[in-house]
Amino acid sequence: MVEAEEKTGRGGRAGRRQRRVARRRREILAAAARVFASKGFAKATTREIADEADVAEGTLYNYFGGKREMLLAMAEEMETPLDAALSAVSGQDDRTAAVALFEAALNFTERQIPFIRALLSEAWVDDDLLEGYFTTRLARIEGRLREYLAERIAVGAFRPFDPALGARAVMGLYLGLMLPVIRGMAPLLSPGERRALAETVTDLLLDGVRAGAAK
Amino acid sequence: MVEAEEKTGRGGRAGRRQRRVARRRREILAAAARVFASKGFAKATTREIADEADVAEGTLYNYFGGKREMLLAMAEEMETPLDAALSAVSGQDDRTAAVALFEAALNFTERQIPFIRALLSEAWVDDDLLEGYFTTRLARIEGRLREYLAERIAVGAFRPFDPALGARAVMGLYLGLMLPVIRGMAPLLSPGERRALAETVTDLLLDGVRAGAAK
Amino acid sequence: MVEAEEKTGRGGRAGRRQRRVARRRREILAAAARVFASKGFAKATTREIADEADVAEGTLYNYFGGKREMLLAMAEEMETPLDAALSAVSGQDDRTAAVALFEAALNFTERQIPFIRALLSEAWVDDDLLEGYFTTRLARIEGRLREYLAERIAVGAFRPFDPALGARAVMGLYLGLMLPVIRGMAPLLSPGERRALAETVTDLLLDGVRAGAAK
Amino acid sequence: MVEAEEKTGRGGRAGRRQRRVARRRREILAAAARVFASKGFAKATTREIADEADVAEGTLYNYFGGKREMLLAMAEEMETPLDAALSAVSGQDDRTAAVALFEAALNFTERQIPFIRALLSEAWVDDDLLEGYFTTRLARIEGRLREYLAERIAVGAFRPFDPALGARAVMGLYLGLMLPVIRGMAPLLSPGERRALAETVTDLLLDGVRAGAAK
DNA sequence: AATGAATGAGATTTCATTCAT
DNA sequence: CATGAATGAAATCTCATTCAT
Repeated sequence: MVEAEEKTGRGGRAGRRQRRVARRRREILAAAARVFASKGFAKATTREIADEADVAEGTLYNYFGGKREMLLAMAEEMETPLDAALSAVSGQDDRTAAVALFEAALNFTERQIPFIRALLSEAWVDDDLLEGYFTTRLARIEGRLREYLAERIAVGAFRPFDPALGARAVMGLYLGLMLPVIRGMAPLLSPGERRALAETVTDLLLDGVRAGAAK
Repeated sequence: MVEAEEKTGRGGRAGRRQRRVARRRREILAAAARVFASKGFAKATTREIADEADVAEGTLYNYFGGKREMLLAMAEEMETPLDAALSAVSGQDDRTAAVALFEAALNFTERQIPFIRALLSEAWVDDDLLEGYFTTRLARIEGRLREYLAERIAVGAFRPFDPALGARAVMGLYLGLMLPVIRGMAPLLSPGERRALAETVTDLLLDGVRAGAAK
Repeated sequence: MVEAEEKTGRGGRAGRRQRRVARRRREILAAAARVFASKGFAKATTREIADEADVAEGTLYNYFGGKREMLLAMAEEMETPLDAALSAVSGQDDRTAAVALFEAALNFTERQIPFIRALLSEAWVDDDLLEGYFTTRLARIEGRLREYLAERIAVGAFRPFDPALGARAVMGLYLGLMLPVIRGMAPLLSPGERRALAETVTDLLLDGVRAGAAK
Repeated sequence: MVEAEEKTGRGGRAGRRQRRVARRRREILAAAARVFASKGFAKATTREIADEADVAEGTLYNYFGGKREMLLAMAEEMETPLDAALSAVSGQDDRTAAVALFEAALNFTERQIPFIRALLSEAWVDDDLLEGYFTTRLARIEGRLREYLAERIAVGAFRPFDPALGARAVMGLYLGLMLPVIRGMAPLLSPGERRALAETVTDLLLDGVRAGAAK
């Protein structure tokens, strides 16, 4: 498909090399993520990463400054498409929006599992990493959620409760549900299961477990 | 040299030694827990544990077979006073019982924080440890919870939903709320805060967030 | 000789250990000096130093923070007993004092040859080391010499010339004579040869090579 | 592809290529000399040399067999125009000739500083290099000097002293004066300063520092 | 010829564990 | 029992050299 290129154009020699370099970088990063995810950052060895990526150990250092830089590169790689997801649900009713968001979050998380798992192994003991890549992002989401809850309470749609505590509970619920999956204790969810989980959890949060008058 | 001892009673020489040994063991274990908790098992060094426990490195090996055995000893040390807590709430109404159990769990977790944090750092990457000390215990609790939910649904006290999913959501909520505390991101809770959290979460689970007819 | 010590006195267990540690440190440092001197700092390997000192590689790190710290320790070890030598010759006539100082310098240099040779191999390419351990010390000596020359010129004992250039020439002469010995190109000098060299050079500096009226 | 060339004369295609190759070789060698001079041979990397010469690492190996061969090529490059300098001063009086020779030596040394500095960093620890490129040349010069001194003593122009020691002292003086300049501790000398230094040192050697009857 | 990515041997350093005192 | 120096296996990282393009 890309054979009819001029030698100096974008697809020329330089471009080909650039693409090859970028591809190799991604391969190594994926290999590192797998190793980090299974042994943890500290126990993972450069030898094992090199084997997994099928290159020599020295080659790793042509692409990354060292073991730790690979971890940081993983963190950079992770997108958080929060805003897109939020704007996609604006204007819908509470339940529909919540289910859609929950499902989007589930999808995103499962896509990134090797990276997240690798990063968490180290973030659990490294304050900088935790701060730089988890605390900050989660705090932003939690803040939005808190504002949303406060507004719904203010207009009387939700009964009165502490919106900060509520936001933290919702975040905790999500975290607690996904961690076993990320860790590999619980199996990956099929798309259908993700939808069902999103609906069940949404209903639980909206109406609780107790039987009662329909609201 | 120490062969000519009488097998004396509790207060005798042998007993004194036994108690001294047990005390020293606990001291070392607590020191190890602090170090594991802050650096993670893999990054913790025996040198640092020895310093923290104020003994020589060699001494560690008089009490434990090695670094890993200290971790396993921590796991053994952790009690799970579930049955006591459960029997203490039998016969009470749903909300009172749930609040009491949630609060008991919070109290237990905070007491064990250094041990849990130390163990988690390694269980995140060690299947045996995870299986042996977390999965098993949590699965037992989750099972009880599932039975309880099923029974309440059966008698019509709770509205119909998948009790397995519900149990997992409750476990996840608890895990997600406590992990930041265990990790040291969120501050420890005062007794009053623990009570408030238990009540808010219980109400959330029982009745949801949505404003509606009182039940 | 040191057998009749009390167990708690200065020569006791702790003292014995301290001495053993200090001795081992000196042994390793001497081994490192020999290796650095023969291969140069950069080409010397910790493996070779360990072999030369007859210990395991890891043992080196119980005594020194690393290869470079060994080099710095060598630098610290080198004394420069300039003041003692100077006060020892005060009040003597020019020739007697100069010969004595030159001879003292020769003796000192030959004693320290392995250390100096090791340090020079690195100082040749490391500005910090050169500055910290050579420039500073040599500048101090050169300064004294310059003052001395200026004073002798002022009182008419020496003929007028630039004392700074003269001081630098004398320093250069000494350096140029000793470098081949330090490097191992020229053989070590016997005490008699050192004395003869000191006298010849002194006479050369005082009266030059040209035949003329006795002064 | 480049097979169909005529073996042309100096200005032909082949000659052009030869000249281009020679030029490139010199550029690389000069770049290598700068790097060796500043970091020392052992610490210099081919990467850095290639950067300094503005070619790819692989290109270095089209011109030199390897890192070490660059060093040897530097040694070959250095001329020692001793004979020319000597014949230029024949027939002049002692002082005029000595000043001229000293000045010529200073000029030569300063011109070659990067090469000399690069070579010395390795010759300090490599006997073959030292022998092949320094000892031999210096010994030849020292021999001539010794013969000259012996002859001047024999005719009564110089007072009697050991000509071997005298020759070594003169060589040492020169070496000791220039080393700091080569190393970069002392600043480069202006032409005027070189002339002044040559005169001062010559007078020092001929007549010494001591005030006395004019000779 | 020029390029620069790949290689892998080898260097430095760490650290759990042992063992003589 | 306590000690802490010694050990050496294993980990990370560097860099001269090769070779396909």
